[in-house]
Amino acid sequence: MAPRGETRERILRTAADLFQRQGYHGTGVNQVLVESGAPKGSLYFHFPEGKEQLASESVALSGRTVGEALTEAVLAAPDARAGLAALGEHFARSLRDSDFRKGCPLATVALETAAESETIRAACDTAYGEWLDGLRAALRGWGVPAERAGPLAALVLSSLQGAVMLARVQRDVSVLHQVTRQLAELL
Amino acid sequence: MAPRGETRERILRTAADLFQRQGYHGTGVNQVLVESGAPKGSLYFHFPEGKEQLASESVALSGRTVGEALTEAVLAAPDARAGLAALGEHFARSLRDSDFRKGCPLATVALETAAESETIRAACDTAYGEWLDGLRAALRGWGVPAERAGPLAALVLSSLQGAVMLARVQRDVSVLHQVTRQLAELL
DNA sequence: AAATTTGTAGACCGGTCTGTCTAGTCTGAC
DNA sequence: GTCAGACTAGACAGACCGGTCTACAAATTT
Repeated sequence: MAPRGETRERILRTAADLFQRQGYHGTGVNQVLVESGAPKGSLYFHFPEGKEQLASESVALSGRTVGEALTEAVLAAPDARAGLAALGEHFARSLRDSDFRKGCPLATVALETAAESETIRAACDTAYGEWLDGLRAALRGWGVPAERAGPLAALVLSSLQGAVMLARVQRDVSVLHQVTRQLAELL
Repeated sequence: MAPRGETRERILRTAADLFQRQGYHGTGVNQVLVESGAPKGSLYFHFPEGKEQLASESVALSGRTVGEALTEAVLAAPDARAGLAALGEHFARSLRDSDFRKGCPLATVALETAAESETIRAACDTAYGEWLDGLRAALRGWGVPAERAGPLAALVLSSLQGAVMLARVQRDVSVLHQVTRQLAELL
């Protein structure tokens, strides 16, 4: 038998990856099981509330993972221009590396389930909230006055999200660079 | 029997509405048929390529409809500040009126199918392209120099898309207003 | 070593999915 | 009046859905 907790984590990581690529309704629990090599019993043992629980925990996991990567990229940047470029490049690389299959890890699931599952919606809300907090702190670090950092963080996050979506639809990352450059210019 | 072409249009309009609310995989053709009152035979007569064709045509229809509404809102605005406010208000109303079920008519389907169906992806790409054209023209009308209008249109569309998504997740339109206000301020 | 907990394993269930097929009913042309 | 084409009507098929259930194996406690 596999070591303690190892199966649970394998299921969760597989699910997070599949939900990001295919969305909530596009991903079946059977596919998660096949790709993670776990039997059905294990899934419903570790996630007794089923697919919905699997999705909320996947969202939380992806949110934390990407949030840390973004924080890292942003902290290493000396100013707003460099920071925004790093953010854009992070998502651009993710798109290219996955042949435009992986954009924002939450967006698809978020849109699909916002009106359908309060649990998943709340998990997405929390994750995005953390990203906003990180962005706000970074903006203050770059010299943005405190009272403008909130709205500006919302603008930055919104435009990044939108640009990642457009880039996937266009199968071209250039819109992502256009947007980050414009943002940097305007700040 | 219903008048010529009437059934086809009823199916298409119902499908467009459901796809917008529930996404591609979240909407079954059976549901479209029940809500439009059409039998299955009619669907596959009018849309021989099935669900995929139904979705691409729905995307094209929604894209055109919303595109026209946006163009109208934007043309009526005297300057960038008023135009952006009108755009934000358009989406905010759509969110409120539908209890946060209807945001961008394309985004959910676009993200779900971008990597799965070339046909639907292309339809989304075309629709977004038209919106970008409209925005670019509006920006020029508001005095933005031609060489900056393109990237700025991308920024405006991206941030609107992202803000609409965040607003759905947060069940609160205020991020939408924050974003349009910041955009107006920066222009 | 016996008992208990923890986790694995997959057959199975009712329901729903998209799509096909045959039969029937309109409408307009001749 | 009849025939062709356009369209409606829904039963049906096979695959797949999420979820439950029972049996069993390993680890841990007593």
